[in-house]
Amino acid sequence: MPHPLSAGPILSGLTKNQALVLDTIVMAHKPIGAYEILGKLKPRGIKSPVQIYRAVNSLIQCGIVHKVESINAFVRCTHGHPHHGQTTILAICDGCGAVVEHHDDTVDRRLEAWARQEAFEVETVAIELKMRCARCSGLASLATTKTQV
Amino acid sequence: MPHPLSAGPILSGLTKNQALVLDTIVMAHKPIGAYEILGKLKPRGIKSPVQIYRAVNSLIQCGIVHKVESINAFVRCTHGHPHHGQTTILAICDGCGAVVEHHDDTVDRRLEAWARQEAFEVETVAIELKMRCARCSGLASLATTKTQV
DNA sequence: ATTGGGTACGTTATGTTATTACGTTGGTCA
DNA sequence: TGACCAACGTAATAACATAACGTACCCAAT
Ligand SMILES: [Zn+2]
Ligand SMILES: [Zn+2]
Ligand SMILES: [Zn+2]
Ligand SMILES: [Zn+2]
Repeated sequence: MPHPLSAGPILSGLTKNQALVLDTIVMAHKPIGAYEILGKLKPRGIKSPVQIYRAVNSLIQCGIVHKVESINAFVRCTHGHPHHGQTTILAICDGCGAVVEHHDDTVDRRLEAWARQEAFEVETVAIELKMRCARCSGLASLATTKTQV
Repeated sequence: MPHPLSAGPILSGLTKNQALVLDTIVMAHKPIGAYEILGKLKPRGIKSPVQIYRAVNSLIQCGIVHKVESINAFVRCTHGHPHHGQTTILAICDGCGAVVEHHDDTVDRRLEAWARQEAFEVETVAIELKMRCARCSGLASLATTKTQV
């Protein structure tokens, strides 16, 4: 039988390791790498990378965590309910690590149309933007313009 | 002065290492990782990973090679002319590694609109799909249906 | 012709990310 | 009971990427 959680979005069904890892990801408030998670969980008894990878993979399967491929890190899904086949779009600020999650049906339809045309079956889609958030680009311009009062 | 190549898409301006690496990527006919490139080029005198990474980074700068973030590999750009700020969309077949490259102005506009709305500055965009190509999904169904004659 | 800056190069070492392999534990159910 | 299965623990290793150093070469300004 698959893990109870996979039957629904019930967080209480997580195993101990999964709960520890999810908690660490949530606490980070920005994408966090597997080895950084490991560092934070060593005091709590987690000893090896494979324990982290097993847990994040489960959480990703459940749809409550996303992997940010472009930086090899993991982030809590901020979408209220599970994605119904909607593609996740993530924007990550280089400056502060802030992440914004988004969905766009038009984009999804365009990609689906392309897939039909090319006759391939889509398995997963990753859309990731690297950006400067308003706050970080604001800080940068303050630093250059010097006096903005 | 930047390398002559960066002034235009003139392949003849590549350095020796860049040409070797590009050649290896082209010969692969699918995404190829840095260490696999290294393996193939050892007989030709390349000895270390950094030589590969330096070359692929130059080629990526020039826009003639793309990095496939989701599998840490590199692939030749199949777009005729250089991308004019257009986002590259890559679909990679799990089965055989085939890559299809695409662009979609509508998708680009939707992402730009979102960025404006959220007030962040886009730096780079990566759109990657994992898929089964027609051939590979065909083979899979043959294997399961047994007799398709 | 010298000098200085910029670009690529070579070499070594190291850091970071991810998986393989194998044995154990603890539930579920015929 | 015992077959099964998912999760777990542990150790080793594979795969990916960069840091830090000095050298070689081209070119333009002095
Ligand atoms: Zn999400
Ligand atoms: Zn920011
Ligand atoms: Zn391209
Ligand atoms: Zn295929």
